[in-house]
Amino acid sequence: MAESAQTTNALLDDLRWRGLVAQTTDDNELAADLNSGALSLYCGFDPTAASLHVGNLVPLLTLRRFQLHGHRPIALVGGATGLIGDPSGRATERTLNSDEIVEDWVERIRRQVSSFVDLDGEHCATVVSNLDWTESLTAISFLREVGKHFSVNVMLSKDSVKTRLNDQGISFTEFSYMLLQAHDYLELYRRHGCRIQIGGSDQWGNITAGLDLIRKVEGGKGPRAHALTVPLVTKADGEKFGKTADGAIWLDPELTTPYAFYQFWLNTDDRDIASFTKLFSMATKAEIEQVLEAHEAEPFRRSAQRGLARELTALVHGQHTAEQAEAAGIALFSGGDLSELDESTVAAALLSAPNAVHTLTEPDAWPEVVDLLVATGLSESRGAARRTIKEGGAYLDNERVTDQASIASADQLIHDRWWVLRRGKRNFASVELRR
RNA sequence: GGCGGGUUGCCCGAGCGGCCAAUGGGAGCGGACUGUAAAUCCGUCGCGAAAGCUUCGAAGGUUCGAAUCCUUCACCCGCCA
Repeated sequence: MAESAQTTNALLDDLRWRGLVAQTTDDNELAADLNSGALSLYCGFDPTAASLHVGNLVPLLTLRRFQLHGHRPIALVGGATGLIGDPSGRATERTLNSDEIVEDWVERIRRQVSSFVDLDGEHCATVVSNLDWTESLTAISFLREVGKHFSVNVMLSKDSVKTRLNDQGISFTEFSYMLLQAHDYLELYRRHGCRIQIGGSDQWGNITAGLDLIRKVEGGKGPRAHALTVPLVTKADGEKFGKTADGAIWLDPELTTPYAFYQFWLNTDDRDIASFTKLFSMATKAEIEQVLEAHEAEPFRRSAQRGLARELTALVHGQHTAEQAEAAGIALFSGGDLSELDESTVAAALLSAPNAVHTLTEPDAWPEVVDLLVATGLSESRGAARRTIKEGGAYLDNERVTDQASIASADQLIHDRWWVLRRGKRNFASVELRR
């Protein structure tokens, strides 16, 4: 076989090195087109919840990487597709959400997404909703203009559909999802000259459906359109990435506190830290190699975990909040000498972790430790709180609580105002006393 | 539309009239070890201080007593039309 000339592109090379490329359409053509100037590319985010989560950071930050290399990202929020439900990667049919809920989620996600790309300047990004061009579409015109280009035979062979046919079944609604997404790509191709769609690797089928549609209706006359998927993040222990016992790690600080967000990254398994740093950090290859080298030399310092936690918390929640989340962690884990820190630092640190308020109704009505554990959410019930004490896992002011009937007292307060509670080794919370 | 199978605690899954708050596994949680890691070992795992209360798709019923029997309803899966 003849050697064909390999076209290279710095961005693609960097993405590959990071492990961010799962599949692409023709490598050479993609590289050549990326070299030829600023391209528009898009990635869709469906409103399946009130917030995006850490898993969404992979495609989201990939958009950002493209923008930093001089391309124009379009973040699409699925105002229309969110009403239908993507079958990709799911074993069961989704339950439909109401229009109002989806509408609310679209707004929230639109705001979230906006903070990850630069909306101003030469290569300014745009945020769109596919409801803009889908809402006015009638069933008849959709079937005639979009549906006619799809072969059910081909649709049935797509992974997202095939797995469902063998298993739980699939409704016509979800079956049609790929037509909507294909149509989105076509619309963006026409409206914005969008020529690359990126997405998670489970989106490959939907993305190529779009490529096929563009090729068919545009007759191959226009510029080439491409597809690039990013991998599903996998963990060494086989668990799903981004999920903890308490649920997903959300980007919304109302759903996942910045403290918890920081701790999530800090607790990254050694076996995963190299791949996570490459996938998530915006640092350069040289910088990352240095960080990982230092980590391998002294893994117990967890410098790489710390660096990633710091960077991503700052990116998602802002520099100042990230510093507080880090300060909180350091203060809480350093042995509990919180009273040595000045009061405002303590306050900021404690408020970035779970917290509650206890109002003293009578001068000497000091609360039970058990109730404080429940109030802060450290324990789910009084029974669970007592169990924790019995097991030796409850701490107040960094002292192990041994008696299930213990009462919190004034001399255990930090700065005469906060009780610092802990369950196990690393679950902290505070209660502010109001007299 | 017809026939058959199913719906049990966070998940999987036993139970088939009292000994069932419900076997077992996984996840989770706590302890020991450690690096706020991994692995391992030990403990724990509906609510309640207790008496007791609420759970086995939903609502009724039979019975001294039901997750277990009956009726209706809802949902899921399969086969046939």
